[in-house]
Amino acid sequence: MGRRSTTRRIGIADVALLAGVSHATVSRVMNGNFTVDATIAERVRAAAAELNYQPNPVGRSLALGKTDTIGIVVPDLSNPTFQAILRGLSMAAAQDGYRVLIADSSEVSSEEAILAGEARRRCDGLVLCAPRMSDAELEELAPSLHPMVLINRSTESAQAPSLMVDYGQGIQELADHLVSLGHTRLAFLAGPARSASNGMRLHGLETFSAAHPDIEVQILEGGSSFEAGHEAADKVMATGATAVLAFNDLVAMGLLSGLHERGVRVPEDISVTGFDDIPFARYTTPPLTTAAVPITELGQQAWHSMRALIQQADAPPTPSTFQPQLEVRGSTGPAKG
Amino acid sequence: MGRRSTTRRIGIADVALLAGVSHATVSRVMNGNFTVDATIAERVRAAAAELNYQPNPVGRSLALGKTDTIGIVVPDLSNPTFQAILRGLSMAAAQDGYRVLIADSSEVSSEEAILAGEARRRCDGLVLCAPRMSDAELEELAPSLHPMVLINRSTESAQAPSLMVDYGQGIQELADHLVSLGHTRLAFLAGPARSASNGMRLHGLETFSAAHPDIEVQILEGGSSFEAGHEAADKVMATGATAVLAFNDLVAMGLLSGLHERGVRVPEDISVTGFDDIPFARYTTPPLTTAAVPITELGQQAWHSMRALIQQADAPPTPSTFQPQLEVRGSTGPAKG
DNA sequence: ACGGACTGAGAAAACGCTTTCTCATAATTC
DNA sequence: GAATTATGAGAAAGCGTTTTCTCAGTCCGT
Repeated sequence: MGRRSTTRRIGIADVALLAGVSHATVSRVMNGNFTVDATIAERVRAAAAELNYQPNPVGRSLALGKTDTIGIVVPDLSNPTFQAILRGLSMAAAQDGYRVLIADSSEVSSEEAILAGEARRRCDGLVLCAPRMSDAELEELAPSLHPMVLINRSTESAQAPSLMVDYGQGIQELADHLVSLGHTRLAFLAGPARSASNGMRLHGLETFSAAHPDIEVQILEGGSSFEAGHEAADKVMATGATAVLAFNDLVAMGLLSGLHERGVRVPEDISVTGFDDIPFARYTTPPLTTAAVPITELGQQAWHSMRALIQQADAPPTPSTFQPQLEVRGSTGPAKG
Repeated sequence: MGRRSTTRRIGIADVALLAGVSHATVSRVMNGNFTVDATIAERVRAAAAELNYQPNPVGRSLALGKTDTIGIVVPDLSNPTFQAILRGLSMAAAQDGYRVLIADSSEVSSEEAILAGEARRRCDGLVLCAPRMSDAELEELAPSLHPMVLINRSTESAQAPSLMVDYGQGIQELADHLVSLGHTRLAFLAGPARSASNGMRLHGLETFSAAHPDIEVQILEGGSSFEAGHEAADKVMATGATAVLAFNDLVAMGLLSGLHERGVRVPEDISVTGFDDIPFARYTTPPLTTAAVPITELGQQAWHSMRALIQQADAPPTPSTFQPQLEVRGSTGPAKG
């Protein structure tokens, strides 16, 4: 049996009693069903107002089979990219009266599947950001998670729309930009090894290399955090590269900081590029050349796709791709010598 | 009647049928009730595993009267401060198996009350960040929101613990720091007029002025965003002040940017301080002198207070105050001349 | 004035679970 | 061997809604 709280909350029964009608009638009035006599409806409304009655959402959810809530799984809430997705999603969903429930997997990919399932069961749909999850696991999980929209991942089996950022295209634009400045020795400070978006960047660089056999592109192991960039400074210098493509803005900022500590001038000695164009990228020293990703928009789009999925279960999942936009600032310059 | 979905989800009844027991027994097994014969329990577990049964959280919530979810109301998800609180809260709550539901009021204070009520009804408790809400409204709302923990607000009526940052103390430390550098003409670029935390800063400055009658402190209207700081550059220069206390790091960064565009050197011409020590404050040019607020910790503490409130309804609400820590970096220097 | 179509509201079932109540059956005691 | 106590599982109530089902009471046309 349910909880026995000290002071029971006001329920539909209380309103019914006060208005002298059945609770079914109260429900009808509260839901704007017009088959109720105007006089009675008014009496019910008065009673509800007097008791300050607000329907219990849990009871409502059980009866209606929906929660008006969607879940989002993110690998790391401290990452500005996911913060922005969350913001765009939350704002757009709120417009339509939906709320969002957070599940932070803390980069622990083994948790992602459990968290995703948990969140999905509590919500009407799920937005999944799981860059580390294996393709196999995603494929297996997808059907049970529907309706779901995927961020920067895709799956064949499920009806899940994918919202992808074209990292491959973006990294090529950055590399082309560096080449146009006269650089011939580039280094890519990579992201987490199993990250899907890192794979897309690597793939883009392969395409780039194929088109520019004369340009050297070294791949360095890295990470996705400020610290990863900061610690990589020595390694980057050791490559002899005159320009570095960092995995993202965070890494680039860490690298900028590390290089600065070692007296290396940017862009005079080394050019550095980021990726994402997070809000602070334009205020680093020097301002960061980067590939701008319309990430808040992506969050909004995630909601719109989700809404379509929820409203018409038969809507075709429309995948969309977001093109990064080259943003040239001060951290890149002509090659030395 | 509930929804008539195309493919019904697996329910407790399906497991009961397969295991050849009543659904009550299935429930017992799922909840680790040991009054079930080991043989039967095993059969139930096997059936549950075979069907991949997962209890419906909504049904569970209704029966148990709890949702294992807490809500948080924030005025603006794009503000790093609230992002950090959210992160600290979410991580700490997750440790104890709780999830967090977001309600972003988008700085619309008239929405705060409704959103708060909505969120509270869906959750077991509420963390409220509502800097713009009037004291009167907060006082009136508080009882209906319990259990609730307040961030940077306090209330007398309710049993709501308050987690406060001592902005008054922090701003005084910053001002003292500037005075020690020889500044005698200060300006405070204020935050939103109705913001509680802005009031605390103003109050701190009054205390400061009383102790330093020889120091001039001008108050300028401002805001809480990067843009507000950026636009205030001219106004700041017009005051003739040699040092500016910005409302927070965001404003300070905007100001830094605006001053830079006008060729004003920091700290040589003007010293600038921020507040909060957001992650990027140390990477501005010059690095920002600020008052560090342990904001993620505050988020964690918010959960711990909430947990105490939920677990023992009679626990005394323990308010805590977080002391900002002066963080001297490059944006402040000796007074000119 | 009588039967059929309408109105509108209450009774009851349903949503999916937990838990108390109840009562067989088995295990113990004298 | 009969009476008592454990043991354990099913029946049913309850959580707070929505919605179908049902059936009084009205209205209308003939």
